[in-house]
Amino acid sequence: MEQWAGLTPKQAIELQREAAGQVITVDDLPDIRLVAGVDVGFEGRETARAAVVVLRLDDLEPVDYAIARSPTPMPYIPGLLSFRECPVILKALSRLIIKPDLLLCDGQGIAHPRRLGVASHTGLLTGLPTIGVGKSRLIGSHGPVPENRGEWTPLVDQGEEIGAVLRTRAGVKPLFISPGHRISLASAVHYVMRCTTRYRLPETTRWADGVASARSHRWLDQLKKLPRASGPEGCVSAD
DNA sequence: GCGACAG
DNA sequence: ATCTTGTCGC
Repeated sequence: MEQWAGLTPKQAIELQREAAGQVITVDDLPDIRLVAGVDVGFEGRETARAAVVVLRLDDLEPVDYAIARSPTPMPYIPGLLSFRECPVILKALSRLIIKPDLLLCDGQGIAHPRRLGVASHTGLLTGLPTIGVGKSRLIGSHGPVPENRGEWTPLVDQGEEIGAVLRTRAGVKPLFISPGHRISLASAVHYVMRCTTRYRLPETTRWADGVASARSHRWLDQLKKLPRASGPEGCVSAD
């Protein structure tokens, strides 16, 4: 995977075509008790930073988190996002003391030109069930999105239902949900709704965002109480 | 050739 | 993604 550095777009696309065949889009889920959200940010264009937070599905309270940094593999190219973000995502996931049963990723799952968005790729690389939660569309077309929270309309590409345009909150832009790996579209929508409260984004990604940009305090104060050795910066071992 | 284009 | 203040609306 570190061999991804220096990969040409053409080679990356070929790898996607080969790997896409291994993605599972039917439910192959364990008993889901812990869900996690991951977010990737950049510090300049040199360094990529990933933050993962594990929440109890029960009450959506955090039980663990981790942060990791690593060199940015390649620039952002639509369709090749996973090659830029997966390395640092895997690094952060490996640092978790408590592993999640399901992972929600920013971006698309199979709602991708070659059916291998960052969520699907992360699922294949880790073996974890994953869901793609995109804030905007990459590909596919869809009709009007229902107004009520929890309602959705299918996202279609070449006659194939690749995702759902979901209204997680009335009056605001919908989310683009798609199976990442080891989960069906119906279940993906179900779990995204279970992780969503009063905001547009699910709590998993809201926590990951908050931890990634350690500006606010609500996030950090809660995290200090977790069974980690030290505070936010403390979970970042020698990078 | 002309747009579209996750984060 | 990132650069950034105030501001419109429920």
